[in-house]
Amino acid sequence: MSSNLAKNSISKQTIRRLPQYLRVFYDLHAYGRSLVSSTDLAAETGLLPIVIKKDLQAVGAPTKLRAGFKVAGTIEAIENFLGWDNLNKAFLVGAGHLGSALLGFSGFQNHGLEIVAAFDTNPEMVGQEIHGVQVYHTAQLKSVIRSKKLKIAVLTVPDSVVQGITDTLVECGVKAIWNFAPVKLSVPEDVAVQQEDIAAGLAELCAKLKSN
Amino acid sequence: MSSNLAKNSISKQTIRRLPQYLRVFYDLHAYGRSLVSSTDLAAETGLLPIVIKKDLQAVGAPTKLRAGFKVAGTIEAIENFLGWDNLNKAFLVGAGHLGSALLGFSGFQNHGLEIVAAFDTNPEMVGQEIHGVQVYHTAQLKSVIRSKKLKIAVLTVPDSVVQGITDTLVECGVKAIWNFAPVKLSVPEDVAVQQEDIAAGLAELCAKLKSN
DNA sequence: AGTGTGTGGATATTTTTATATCTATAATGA
DNA sequence: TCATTATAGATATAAAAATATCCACACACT
Repeated sequence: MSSNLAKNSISKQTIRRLPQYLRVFYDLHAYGRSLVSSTDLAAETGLLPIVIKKDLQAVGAPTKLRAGFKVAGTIEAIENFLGWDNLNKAFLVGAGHLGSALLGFSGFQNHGLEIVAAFDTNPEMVGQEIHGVQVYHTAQLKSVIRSKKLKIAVLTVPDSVVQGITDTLVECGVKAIWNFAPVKLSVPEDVAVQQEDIAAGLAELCAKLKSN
Repeated sequence: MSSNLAKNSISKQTIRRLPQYLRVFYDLHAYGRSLVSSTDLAAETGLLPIVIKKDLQAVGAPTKLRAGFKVAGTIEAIENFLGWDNLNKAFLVGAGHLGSALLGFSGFQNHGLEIVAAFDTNPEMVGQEIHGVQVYHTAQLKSVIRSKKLKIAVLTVPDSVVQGITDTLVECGVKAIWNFAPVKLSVPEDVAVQQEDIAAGLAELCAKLKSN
């Protein structure tokens, strides 16, 4: 298609802002807006117009001269760039507090993920459904991943077991891991890991608080 | 005392890495290590030695020549920088899935926060305790904040109400807000806001997945 | 005593990211 | 018809962050 872009060169920060744009564009679309300027977007998001312009340019968002970005086309461009235009099946390991919260995060469908299975070792949870997602025992990890050909994992397990589970996932062919345990994972080069650290944001807040 | 550092000049990225260092140093301390080099830390964290060196230098971590960083002193330096050396009282609004998960996050005490109250509008929750934290009705926000003189808020409420609640908090003198709703908040200049966007990390993962 | 080695410290360089400036354009309105 | 204006696009600059390079040191060896 016309995706003749050097998509590799898009900056990490730009990528992290894309979901924010996407939410605004969904709203605009729902309200029937077909065009929106970067200045309007700036007012809505708190970002500078120039940042928005460059970010949207980077994903190939279509524009109309003098009128701004085309709403529907920009949604397509962002979704396409992120691979959110069709749902990727994924699964979650660790149905504790945070895991359950994520399962209840209705936004997943808007963000390209369909969670099709959850795993836990707690016998009270196994066999139940959480937010419509079946909970299996962690012992069944291998068979379920393989039979459903799952490639994307969300990990919300205790620090002490996360590397061991990761090894199993890699063995089963999982290619992307979204890890909420504050532990550096060892994986082969061809496996993508996104590391989340809830405490990082808190540290930022505390630093701001001190300087105010 | 001897904090004669230009702490304002510490980069945001450095600040976000501090909790990671802190966890490693807690471990080292527990194992009785009194000194550690940046190369050892690099192996543990996956970061480059030079990054670690500069980050720890920035917070004034003490060293021993040729031997590395002093473990106990570095913990103090980081905790002091972040204000995590004594617990700050904080409260949470929105005791839903994510809110409950955060309340169960036992690491809070290690991260300078003591959650002393939670608020929700759900009548089934009001009056209960979640992980030892009393849940009040949101209608009591003002009186509880004022009587306990709370300055730090954690917001895990629906998007549609987060700005309204924020206005109330500001009115009551809250000075720091950790916001998990993907909504840009309007606050006076002297109020610190830390915005979290769970989807940003997912976007990063999807981008990595595409390029692999 | 003397030498090699790994360290933090200091400085320099490169890369990434954010921001500013200028330009051609096309819709608008007098 | 013609000047005005707000736009994305392109380019240039600035700021922030990551990375590399060199140095003086003190300890562990021999």
